[in-house]
Amino acid sequence: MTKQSRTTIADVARRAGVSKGSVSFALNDRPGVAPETRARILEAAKELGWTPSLRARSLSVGKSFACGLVVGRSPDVIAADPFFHSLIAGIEDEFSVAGQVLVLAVATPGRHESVTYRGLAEDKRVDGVILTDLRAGDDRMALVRELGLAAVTLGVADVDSPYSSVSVDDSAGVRLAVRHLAELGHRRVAHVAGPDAMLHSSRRKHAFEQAAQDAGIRAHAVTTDFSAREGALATEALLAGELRPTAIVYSNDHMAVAGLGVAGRLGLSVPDDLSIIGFDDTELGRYVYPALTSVATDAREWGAVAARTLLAAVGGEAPVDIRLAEPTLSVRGSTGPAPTELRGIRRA
Amino acid sequence: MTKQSRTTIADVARRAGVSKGSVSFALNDRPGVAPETRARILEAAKELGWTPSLRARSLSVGKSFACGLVVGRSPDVIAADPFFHSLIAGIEDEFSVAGQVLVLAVATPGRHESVTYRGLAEDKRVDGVILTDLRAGDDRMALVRELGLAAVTLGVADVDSPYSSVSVDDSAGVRLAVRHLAELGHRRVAHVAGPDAMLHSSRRKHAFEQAAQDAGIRAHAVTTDFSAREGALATEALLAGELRPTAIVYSNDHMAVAGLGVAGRLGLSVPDDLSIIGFDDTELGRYVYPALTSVATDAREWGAVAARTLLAAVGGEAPVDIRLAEPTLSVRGSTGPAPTELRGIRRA
DNA sequence: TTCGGGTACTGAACCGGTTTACCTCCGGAC
DNA sequence: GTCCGGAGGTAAACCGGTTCAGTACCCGAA
Repeated sequence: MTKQSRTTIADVARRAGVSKGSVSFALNDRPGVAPETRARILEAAKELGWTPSLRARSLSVGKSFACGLVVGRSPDVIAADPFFHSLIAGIEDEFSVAGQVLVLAVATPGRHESVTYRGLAEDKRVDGVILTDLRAGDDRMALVRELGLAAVTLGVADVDSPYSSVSVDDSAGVRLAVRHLAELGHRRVAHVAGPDAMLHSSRRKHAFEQAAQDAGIRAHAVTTDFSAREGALATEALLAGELRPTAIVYSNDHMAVAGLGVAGRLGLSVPDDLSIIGFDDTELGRYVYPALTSVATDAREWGAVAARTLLAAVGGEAPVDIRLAEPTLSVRGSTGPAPTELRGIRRA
Repeated sequence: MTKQSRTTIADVARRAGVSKGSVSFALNDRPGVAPETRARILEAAKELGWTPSLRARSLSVGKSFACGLVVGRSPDVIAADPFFHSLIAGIEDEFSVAGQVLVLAVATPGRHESVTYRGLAEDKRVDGVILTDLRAGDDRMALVRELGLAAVTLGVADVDSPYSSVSVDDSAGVRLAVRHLAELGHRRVAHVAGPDAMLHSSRRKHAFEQAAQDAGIRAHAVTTDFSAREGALATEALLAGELRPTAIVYSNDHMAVAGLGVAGRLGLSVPDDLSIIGFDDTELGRYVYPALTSVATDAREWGAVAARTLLAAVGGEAPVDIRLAEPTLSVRGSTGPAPTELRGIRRA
C-alpha cells in the first residue's frame, strides 16, 4: 500500500516519455510540439485521469480563474428581488462552461462595500468583478481600477469608466408602460421610483417624466429604496394627494405588489379605480390578483452577456459597450381604462 | 524605475534579518520563535505592507479557503425565494471575518447537480460545501464524501451522513400555524406543500397532518414544486373540491401570495371566507392585502451557524448536530375566525 | 560545403508560500 | 566535566504547474 498522492504533470511526462514542459505546451495548445507527440501526451493524460491543478496554475500564471459579484443592497431589499437570481443564473451559464467560478460577496451595513472589494482584490481571489446597481458618480470604478481588477458594468456609468458595459434600455420599457396607460385614457399617472442615487432608477424616472410629457399627461414621481415597505408608503402618499393618479408605474414588481396591497386596503378596485404596472415581470406578478402588467427584461441573458464580456476583459480585450434587446411590456389585468369622470364624481 | 513586483515573504525575511521559514512560523503563531524576533518580523511585515499570497498558501497547504453553495432549484422558483438571499447574507457574515469566500454555483436543468459538485471538487475550488434542500435518500452526501469535500447539511438527513447538520424545527412552526387556525374555529384546513422529495417540505406536510389530527380537525394536503404557478393551481383545486377548506397553510410566502390571488379571482374574502398562512415571513408578505400571517424562521442566523459549523468541519472537528431556535408565528390580517355555517349556507 | 533559421524538445528557474531535517547554543541533572 | 533535551533558528525541499534559455536536428539557400 504505497502512499497514493495525486497524479501530477510529472507522472504524465514520464508516461509519455517527454519533459514536464512539453506536457504543459501540449495542453495549452502552444506551437512547438509535434502532432504525434501531442497526441501521445494527451493519451497519457487521459489514461492517468490527470487534470492540471488549478492551484498550481493559479500560482504560476497569476490568475484566479474566478470573478466576483458584490451585492450591495441591504439584505432585506435584495432578498426580495428576483432580478439577482436570474442574473446569477445567467452568469453561471457562461462561467460553468468556461471553467470559471463565481465568488459572491455581500456588503452589509456593518461591512462596507469598499472593504469587500478590497478583500477580494488583496487576496487576489478574483480576476474581475461585475458591477451592478451603478450609482451617480459611482466611486467603484476608480476603486476597482486602483485595485487592478478587470470589470464590467451593468449599465453605462455616468463617470469615465475604463470598463466594458452591458446595458438594457429600460427607458424604452418605461416608455412602453406610459404609452400603454395613455392609450387607456389615463391623464394623471405616477411613478414609484427607486433611489435617485441609482443610475437605472433615476434613468427610469426621467424616462417616465419625459414619456408622460410627450403624451401630454400629468406625471408625478416618488422616490423609494425599492423595498415593499417604501413602495407601500409611496402608494399611500400618492393616493392621499390631491391629484390622485389613476395609474402608477413601479420600478419593480415587488413594490407593485405592495401597491396592490395598499389599493386593497383602501377599498380601491384595480384596475377600475387604479391601474398598476410593475417592472421585471416576475413569476409572482402573474399570480397576484389582478395579475400585474409589467415591463419584462431578460435578466438571465443580461448576466450571460456580462459574464462573457468580463471574461474577454480579463483576457485583455479592449472594452466594449453592449446594448441588449429592448424590454417588452406584458399586459395583464392590473391595467385598464382610466376611470370616467362620472365614476370619479360618484366616489366623491 | 525598477521593475516593481509584489513584496514577498523573502522581502520581509530580509528586512527582519531572518529566514523565510521564521517569517512563516511567526505569522502562523507556531512555537519556536522568540517573542522579540516575532515582534520584529511582524513589524517588518507591517512596514512593507505585506500579506501572504493566498495562492501560494493555497498551493502549499492544499486548501482553497473557499466554500461552495450549489443552488439546485430551477431558476424560476429560486429566483423568487427570499430565503436564499438571507441565508447567503448569514453565511457571508461568518465567512467575511474568517477570510473565507463563498463560491456560488447554479445547477440548472442543462447542467446537472452532480456535475456541478464534481467540477468544484476536481479543481479543488472549495474545501467544503453547504447542502441545502435535502431530499429523501439524498445521494449528495455520498457524492460529496466520494469527492473528499467537507460539508454541512441544512436540516438532518434521512440517510447516514458523516456531516454536521444545522436545523430548524419547522414542524414546530407548522404546529403553531395549525393551532392558531384551530383556535379560530377552523375545522377543515389544507396544506399546500412543496415537493415530497424534499425533506423539509415532506416534514412540514407530516407535521401539518399530525397537528390537524391532534386538534381533531380535518386536513388535506396538496403537493407542488414551490412555484407561484403551482401554488395557484393547488389553491384552485382545493377550493373547487367538495370539502372546501376554510383555511390554507402554504409552505412558503410566495405560494401564499399566489393563493391570495386565487381567492381574489374567485371573489372570496380573506380572511372572512378563507384564512391563509404563509411560511418564511418575507417582507412582501407584510404589504399584501390582507397582510400575511406567516411562520418566521431566521434564515440569516441559519446561514451564519451553518458557515461556522462548516469551517469547523474543514478544520477537522468532529461532526455535530445543531438545532436552532424554534420558528415563531407572525399573526396578521390574512387569518381570522372560521366562517360560520350561516355564512356558508348563505353562500350556497 | 557551409551557414542560417526554424522546429521539437529539455532542463532549470520561477511563482510564493509551508514544512522538514538539521544545526547551534544553553541550562540543568548526574 | 559530560551528557541530554529543548528552544531558536536556518537552508533546502516541496506543492504542481508555467516559462525561458538553450540544445539538437533538419532543411533549404548561397
